[in-house]
Amino acid sequence: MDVRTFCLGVLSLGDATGYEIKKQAEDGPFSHFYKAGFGSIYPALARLAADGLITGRDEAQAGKPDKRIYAVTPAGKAALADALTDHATGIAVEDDIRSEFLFLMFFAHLMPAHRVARQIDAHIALYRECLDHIEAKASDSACEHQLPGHVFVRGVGLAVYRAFHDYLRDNRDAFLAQLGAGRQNAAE
Amino acid sequence: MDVRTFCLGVLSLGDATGYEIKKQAEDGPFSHFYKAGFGSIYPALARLAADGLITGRDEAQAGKPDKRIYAVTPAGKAALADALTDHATGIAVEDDIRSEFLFLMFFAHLMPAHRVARQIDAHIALYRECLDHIEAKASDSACEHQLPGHVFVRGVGLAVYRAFHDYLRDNRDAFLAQLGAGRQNAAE
DNA sequence: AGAGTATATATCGGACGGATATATATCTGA
DNA sequence: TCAGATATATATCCGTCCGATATATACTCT
Repeated sequence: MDVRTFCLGVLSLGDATGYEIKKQAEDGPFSHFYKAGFGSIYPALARLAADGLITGRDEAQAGKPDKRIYAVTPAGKAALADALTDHATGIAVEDDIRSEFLFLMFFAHLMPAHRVARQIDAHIALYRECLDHIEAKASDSACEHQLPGHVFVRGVGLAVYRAFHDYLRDNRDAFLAQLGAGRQNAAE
Repeated sequence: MDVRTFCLGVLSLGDATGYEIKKQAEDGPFSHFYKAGFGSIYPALARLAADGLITGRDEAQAGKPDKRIYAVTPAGKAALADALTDHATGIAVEDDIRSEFLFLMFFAHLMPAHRVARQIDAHIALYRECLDHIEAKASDSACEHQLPGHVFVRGVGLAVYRAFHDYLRDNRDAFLAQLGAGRQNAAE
């Protein structure tokens, strides 16, 4: 999903600054399936404003830099709806999963075993944190009326993160033992 | 993981053409956690060759275009080992998961219900296919001696894909019902 | 004092990938 | 028959993206 559509989507939920939009991609309900950096968010916002799909109003703040709050226009809402419909083709598009960690694990035989073990444990802890974070957000929001879509995608995120975490936890020892066994065979 | 390191990794498993390296990112053991396009693979191979980390030999073929087969040099093997060690910092790096599908689902309230349902079913079918594909590969390879890392990351892939598939299958109906209920409330 | 963190906007330049181009060959459907 | 699709191959273009950097204000910790 291109960053312009992402920004329109976030703004359709309420006015926001460029910085806040980045936070949504980082810590908000989108964080487990979308990423965007300042280098693409700001140009996207500038473009959307130039196209009349959003408007920005500047606001001074005490003790902080000025901020620009963007709001989606009616044309922007229509553009978002169009973009969504355009993408909902009925043909599934593969989710994009990339893992530097798994790349390292694939070539674990080329690395010292203690580094492999340490990396796995760090990754297990990372997923534990991510799960705790999403679950805490879910508890905080339990009293608020939430979009069905929001609840659904959070459920997916929790299921996927749990699967990843649990597999690492349950197979860590066997994997490391196999790595060790492979080294002994090679030494013989 | 940058494409140069990826190419070195694939070539460390055996000589290959640029096209075959792309296939590994598409259909091979890397496909569920790595993606790379021709636009980055070919320049990366050219750069690696210029740096002396790989060598390419040209080969003519009957009925097909000529091909260039690349092999990793000893310096390339050392560079791969260095790259792996450099990345194995002991600090977990978040896996990068991006899903156009989940973005659509988040904003499902803005779309016609039949399109949402159709999109979910297509995605369920997609994950079914992916799972079948990985499982078939695992069966084919059962008699061969495989790297422990290969088996481990395939296990992660199966676990994650299953979690995604199962959650969609188990929650599809409730989600669509909620979307329908939300529309009736809005109409009242 | 400097590094790190947080809230803010903005840009640079390297990395990436989809589309395109070229080449050879085969198959399918209108 | 021709166009489109598919497969095996190499190669490049250019729009998109993002990490680093820059700037600004303020606070905390070593």
